[in-house]
Amino acid sequence: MTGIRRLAQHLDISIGTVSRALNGRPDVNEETRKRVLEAAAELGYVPNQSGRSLRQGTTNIIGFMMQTGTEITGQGDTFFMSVFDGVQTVFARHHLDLVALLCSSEEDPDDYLRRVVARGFADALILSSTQRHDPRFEFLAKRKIPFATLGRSLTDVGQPWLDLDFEGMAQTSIDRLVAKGHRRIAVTRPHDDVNLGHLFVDQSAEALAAHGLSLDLDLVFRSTPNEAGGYQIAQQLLAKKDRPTAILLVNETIAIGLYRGLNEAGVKPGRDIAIIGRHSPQSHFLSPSLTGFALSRRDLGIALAEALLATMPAFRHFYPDAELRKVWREDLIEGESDAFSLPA
Amino acid sequence: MTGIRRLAQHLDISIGTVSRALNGRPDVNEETRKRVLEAAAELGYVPNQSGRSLRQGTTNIIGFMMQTGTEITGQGDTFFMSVFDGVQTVFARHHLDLVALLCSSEEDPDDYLRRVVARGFADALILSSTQRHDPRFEFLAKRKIPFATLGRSLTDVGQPWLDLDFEGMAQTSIDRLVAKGHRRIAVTRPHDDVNLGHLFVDQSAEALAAHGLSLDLDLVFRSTPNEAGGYQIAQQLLAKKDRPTAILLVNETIAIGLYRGLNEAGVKPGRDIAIIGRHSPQSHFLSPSLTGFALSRRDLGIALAEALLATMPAFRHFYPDAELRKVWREDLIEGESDAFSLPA
DNA sequence: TCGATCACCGTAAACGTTTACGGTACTATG
DNA sequence: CATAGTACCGTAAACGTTTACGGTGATCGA
Repeated sequence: MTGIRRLAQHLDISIGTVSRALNGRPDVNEETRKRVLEAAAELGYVPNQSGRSLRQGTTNIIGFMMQTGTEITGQGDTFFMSVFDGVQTVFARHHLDLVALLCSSEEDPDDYLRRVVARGFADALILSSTQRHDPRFEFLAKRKIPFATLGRSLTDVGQPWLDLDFEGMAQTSIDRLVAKGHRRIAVTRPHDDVNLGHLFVDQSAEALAAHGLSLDLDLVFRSTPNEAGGYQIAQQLLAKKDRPTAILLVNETIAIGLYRGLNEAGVKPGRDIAIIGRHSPQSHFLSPSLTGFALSRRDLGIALAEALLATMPAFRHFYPDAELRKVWREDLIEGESDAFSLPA
Repeated sequence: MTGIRRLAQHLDISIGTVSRALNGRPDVNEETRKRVLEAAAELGYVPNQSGRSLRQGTTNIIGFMMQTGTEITGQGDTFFMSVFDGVQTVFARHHLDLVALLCSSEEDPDDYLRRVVARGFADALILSSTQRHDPRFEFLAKRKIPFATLGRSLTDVGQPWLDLDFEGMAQTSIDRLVAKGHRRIAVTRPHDDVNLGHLFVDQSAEALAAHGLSLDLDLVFRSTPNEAGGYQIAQQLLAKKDRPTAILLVNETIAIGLYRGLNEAGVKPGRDIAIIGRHSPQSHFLSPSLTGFALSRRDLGIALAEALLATMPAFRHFYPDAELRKVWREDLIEGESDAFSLPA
């Protein structure tokens, strides 16, 4: 005798009534509903998830897929932890649980996703590390699994997405640097085909063109999106005969390695080279302080969750006017790393 | 017509045989097994997890519980990602899936755990952020849920654990500093009741006592285990009239904030104060370079997973001589941050 | 008084698996 | 040839829920 049956026996009513009472169905006496809820709390009854989802075809779980090979994500634990926290505050309102689906670095992400979906793991998914062309989108769309992505892609199946405003950052940065007299400006991008790299570089080139300048392809640095990558960029930068006077960083973490590499060579940000990057908890402690873009990760998570739910029939009416696709603006925080101007 | 039934109809055999074939049961003709496997691959059949776990009472999922409030984790940026990767390489051998169970900062961890267990989410669990007294352990033991923990606790229900060698680090650090002539040595610890703080401080005091010195309680700094906490410690350190000549950092990330705070005041590590900390990907880029302890997080994850499986009846025989409880040694990497000696 | 409506509740089927049990055809053994 | 054993396979029950359906007693209107 187990689960709901035990509870029903204890109350001397049928399991159907117990289930209805717990699930807030209208056709049950308020008096008995109260008794059921009390008994459930007393006995510590929680519906078995397997039974429930087998019957309903729904799991009340939303999966956030991420790769555990850290070089790939380019974001750290704390980035996602903060985003998760925002996502969860929304999901909690609907009794949905967020779990992180961890794809090992040894497994193909597409295969992993297929497996997750086929097993009926989650009702909906959030994807990160979106590729410029991402086959996962088409797969999920075909299976009619609701999903949202953190990051745009050229693959478009109508899914909601949130993304950071890489174009805006490129535009603002270029304008700012050009106004300070810079002409040779370098940009960075991740080494792989992640979409944000394309957006950032393309917009940088466009912004430069608007000023009558062009982006020197020799000044587009690819690196792994972590501290080591930043250090490598410093080496490449220092090795250039005609060194650029400024550099744009698309990733949050490489600033740390870059600072270190430059520092070893006696090249000081804000005096010998201008740097504009993106802020993270760590970057606030760089010296000289970094000029860079910052955002509320928690708010980002909230918006992402709401965009996802707005596409799910069961929750759509809660979010009638959610923004399904949004470029998330970041604020520029002025620091010392681009403090100087060049002579005209 | 769905799932296994469709597959069976397609092959014109019974669902029982299909199931047996897929699950590697002996009483099925190898010829038909081959046909079944081929058809399954062709049709992309994957057993529905709800049906399977309802029947078997097992989910093939191992949950790694963590809190999404980032200050709580207290580890470096990609600490967990690396550990996960190690854990997964072990689990993959047994067709187990690792998911991160994310407890929102707004929910009580004990409640969350109760809910997860009652719902029958995972076959086993890994817990982090272990408290000095941790009621979760007793709860899981009573429910007979296998689990392992990343971190020791005074609560002992016989579960396997792995932990970092905080005592060893304290001992080595103190010995090293005393040999260099230091007498006033400060130590840090997390602000909350996480167990490692006690271990570290206690052992530091003991090591000092062995040298005829005592730990000044005024030199035990509590902080949030992140960059901001390190910055605060710098402020407190600088405000002391009789400033300590050395400081031990138990956390990986606070070094960054501490460096920044000291740097602002013109206090240079390795010249004006000795620092021994712990390494993370970020800390490799501090300047002057940090003297600190380092470990392979991936190996740690592997050991943790093996310890857990060694306690589960279904997998025990794969790991007959796994170390169920282990203090994980870290190697000291010499840097410049404690380079100087004091006059005798 | 009778039928209709209503509030509430019990019954049983269904979700997709796994597996105990029994059955069939074939082989081996005497 | 009879029997026992073996290899393989089909049948159906079970896991814990939810929910469509029908049933009961009470209330109400005519």
